[in-house]
Amino acid sequence: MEPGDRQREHYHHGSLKESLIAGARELLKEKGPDDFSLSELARRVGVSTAAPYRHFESREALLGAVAAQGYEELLRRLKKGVKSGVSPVEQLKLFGISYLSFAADHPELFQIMFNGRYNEEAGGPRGATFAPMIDYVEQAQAARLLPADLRSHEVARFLWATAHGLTVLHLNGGFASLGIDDTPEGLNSSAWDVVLGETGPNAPGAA
Amino acid sequence: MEPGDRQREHYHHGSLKESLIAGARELLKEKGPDDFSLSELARRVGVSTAAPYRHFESREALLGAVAAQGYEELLRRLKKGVKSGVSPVEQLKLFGISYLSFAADHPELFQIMFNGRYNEEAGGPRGATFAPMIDYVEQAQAARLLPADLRSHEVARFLWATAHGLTVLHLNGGFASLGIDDTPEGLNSSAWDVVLGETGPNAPGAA
DNA sequence: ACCTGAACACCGTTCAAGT
DNA sequence: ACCTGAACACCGTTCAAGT
Repeated sequence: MEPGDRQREHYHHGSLKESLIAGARELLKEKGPDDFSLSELARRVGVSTAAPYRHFESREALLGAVAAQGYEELLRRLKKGVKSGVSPVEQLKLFGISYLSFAADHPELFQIMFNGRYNEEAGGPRGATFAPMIDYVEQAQAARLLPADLRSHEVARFLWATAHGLTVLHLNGGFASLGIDDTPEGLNSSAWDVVLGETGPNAPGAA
Repeated sequence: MEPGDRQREHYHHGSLKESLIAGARELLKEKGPDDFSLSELARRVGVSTAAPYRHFESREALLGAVAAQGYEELLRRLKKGVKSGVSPVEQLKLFGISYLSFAADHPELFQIMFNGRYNEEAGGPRGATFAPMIDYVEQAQAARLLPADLRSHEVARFLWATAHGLTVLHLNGGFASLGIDDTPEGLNSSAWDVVLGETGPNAPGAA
């Protein structure tokens, strides 16, 4: 038994800040963002209800830190999901598919990232998430796969909004009552062909 | 002074249920959905904290009633916003524009309508909101303004998601940190030409 | 039938006090 | 420097009791 172990295990906590963030993610997954309680989190981590306030200004600040972690993970997921050997239009589709599947895997995290309460913390990471789309759009425009007379960042913003809208309507059950396929695969299958149909069956050169 | 007036004005309340819903909308606008308190609402309406429970099962049930009212108003707004004398593609654009501007006018209402907690109450109205889009899409497909080999309800769902995504990212400030135009007008101006460009400068017959 | 008054368990947050 | 214990004001909800 190392000398530091006893100290870390009971009484004082070694690294409470990290434990709180990790514990918050678990509790969030269990209870959902609405029933998440800071007191209960403190109880689970084995610390007094006042202890978190040495590390976070408020309950909201703690959730902001969780959201920041979420942005890092979303960014990693998108980098993995968007392959580099394919056409820029295909990359845009992969972006949307990865975006939705990340949210489906971590719905509580995604909800916290985009509930609008942590825009100061989220602004930077959100921009970093969005930036690659502009590149894909410009490459697609250069290759004449997308209309070239529209501003690339407006097109990118529009496509991001589409991915985001499909995602949040899927998460909150918006499609469920409509009797149409609500699986991530179903949502993504032909959906993107509507706007990015140039490489699909509607492609000008596909006939 | 009518005999009923005294009775309605003090002591007991005449129609508490309606007063609660109306008061909830005011309080919601003031405090936002997160800091909305049922106790404070009761206080404002001039009634004990237990009184609302004679009319609503819970705080959530009351907010569900507010959401239902929101759907009615959104539907009216969409019916007014989408003119009938124009092409179906133009109608789809007007749908998106009306959708966003309704949410910009009633952000707290929109948030409650789509937070996923009231899907039982919301399922019907949501379907009624969505249904007209399928008509527009089918008319556009018949007129060869949209690709005809995609299922109309999938295209409509996709366009709804786009309008919804633009709306929620606008509401929660998702575009603010990106240095691009975030006004409802700016979001709508050229945005829809990306997917519905057939009647715009990118239209096949426009050159 | 509709509402009050008082209570219950639970919040988030603060602060003096301990080590 | 980091945490505890106890307190504060405030929730949502329940229930006997009043009219």
